[in-house]
Amino acid sequence: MIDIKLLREQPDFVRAAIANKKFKTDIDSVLELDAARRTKITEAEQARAAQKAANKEMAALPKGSPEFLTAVKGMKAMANRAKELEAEAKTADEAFQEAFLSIPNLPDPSVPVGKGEDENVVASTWGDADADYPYALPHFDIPWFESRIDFARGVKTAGAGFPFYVGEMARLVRALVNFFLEEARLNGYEEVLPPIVVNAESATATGQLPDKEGQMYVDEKEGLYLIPTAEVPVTNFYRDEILDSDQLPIMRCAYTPCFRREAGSWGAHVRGLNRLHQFDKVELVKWTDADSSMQELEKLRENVEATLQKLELPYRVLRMCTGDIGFPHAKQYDLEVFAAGQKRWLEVSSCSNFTDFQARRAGIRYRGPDGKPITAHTLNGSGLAVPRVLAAILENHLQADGRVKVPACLQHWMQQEYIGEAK
RNA sequence: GGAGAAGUGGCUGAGUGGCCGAAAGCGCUUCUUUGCUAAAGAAGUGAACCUCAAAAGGGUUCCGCGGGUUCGAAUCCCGCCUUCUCCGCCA
Repeated sequence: MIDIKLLREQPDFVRAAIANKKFKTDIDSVLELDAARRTKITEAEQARAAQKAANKEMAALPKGSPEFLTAVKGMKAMANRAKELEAEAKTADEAFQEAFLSIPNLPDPSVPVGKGEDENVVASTWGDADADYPYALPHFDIPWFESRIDFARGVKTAGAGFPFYVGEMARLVRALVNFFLEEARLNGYEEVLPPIVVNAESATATGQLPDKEGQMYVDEKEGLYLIPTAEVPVTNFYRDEILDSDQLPIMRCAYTPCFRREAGSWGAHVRGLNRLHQFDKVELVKWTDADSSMQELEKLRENVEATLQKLELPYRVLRMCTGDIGFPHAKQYDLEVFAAGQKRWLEVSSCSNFTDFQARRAGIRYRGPDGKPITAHTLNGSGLAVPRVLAAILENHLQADGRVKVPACLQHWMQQEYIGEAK
C-alpha cells in the first residue's frame, strides 16, 4: 500500500503517477471513503472518551449506593451508543481499506512510460544473440532430452509440468543451484533455507493474497500455501519488526523449489522447460532504508548479470515500462537469455524495487535518526531460475556431436565436461 | 494424536473486575557530579490510529489472537494459536 498521507496531500500527483500503470483505481472514491472513515472514528472515540470519563467518576462512588445504581443506568446508554458508533467506524474503515489496497505502487520517475510489454526498453545486451549457432536445437527436440528430463513419468506421478530430472541432468540442476548460491554468497548475500509453505498472513503481506490466490497451490486443511517464490517466506522473516538502521541494507539469498499453478497459460510456446508447475530458483532479497533502494536495485541487477555472464549465455536487460511493471513495483528490470534453438528470449530473472509499498503492508520498519520508525524498502530479484537457464544452456551449448558442453563455471560441481549422448 | 501447565512492555517479572498502559528490577537515552575505559544521582524510555496548518497538546486502541459477559476486563467465559512437561508415533 502507498502512503495515505501522500494520497491526501497530493491526490493529483498520485493520480498522474499511476495513470500509466495497467491497474485502474478510483482515487476520488478512496478519498471519500477516507474522509467518511475519519469522521466515524472521531465520533466513536469521542463517545468512548465521554463514557470512560463518566465511568471514572462512577467508580469513586460506594458500590451499591443509590447514587451508584442511578449512575449505572445512565452508563448503560452511553456504553451502547459507543458500541454502535464503533461498529459504524469499523465498517467505514474496512470499506476504506479495501479500496485503498487497490491503489498500485507509484512508478519511479526513471521508469519508461508505456502501455504494455511492447513498450519495454532494451537497456543493454550482452553476448551475441545474432551469432551463428549451427548445432542449436530447441531443447525439447534434442534426441536424448526425454531420457534426461522425463515429462511422461512426471505426468504419471504428479501431473503435467512436474518432470523428473534424471542422472546427470539432476546433477546439472544441483550444480546450477550451487553455483547460484555461491555467486550470491560471494556478492554478500546471507543464505537462508526457508519454509516452502506459508500461511495466509505471509502471503497477504507480500501481496500474493488476495489477488493472486489462483496461482498458488493450497492446503486448505492446514491453511498453508506452497510458495510461488522464495520472496514470500524470506521477506516475511522481518514482518512486523522494527530493524536497526545500522543493519541495513540486509541482503539474503535462498534456494527453494517454487510452485505455480499457471492456470490457463498452457499452449504451444510453453513446451519443455519454458514453463513448469514446479521449478528451482535462487532468490535474492534486500531490505534497505528509504534513501538507497534505487542504488541497491542497480547493484542487485549487476550481481545477476555477472552470474549470467559466467554461464556464457547472451542476454538482454529490459527496463520494464509503466504499463508492464507489476502492481507493487516502483521499478523493474527483466533479464532474458537468448535460447538459440527456439530463437526466443526467455525471462530468467526479474529484479524489482518495491520501495515502501510491500514493507508498509508487511509492517517492516527501521528506526530513523530521531528514533522514530520509518517504513523500510524491499527489493528482490531472481538469481536465477533454473529451468530456463538450463534450456538456454542445452540449446546454445549443443555441440556438433550432439552433446552439450557444460559451462566452465559449473565444473566445480559437475566434474564432467559434456552431458548427453554423442550421435 | 492424548493429558497437563503457561502466554504481560527491549528483557526478567508483579498484578484475579474500577485507583493498571500496567509495580519492581535489568537494559537503553539524556543530564548532573566525582573525574582516567567506571561509579553514584536525576529525568526519560513501546506501537498504531484520530484530532491539530505544524509543533505542543488532547483522544482512542493494544497485557498471545479473535469473540463474549459487564456501566467497567490484563483480570470472568468461549474458540483458536504458540510454547513447555509427560505419554504415543516417527524421518
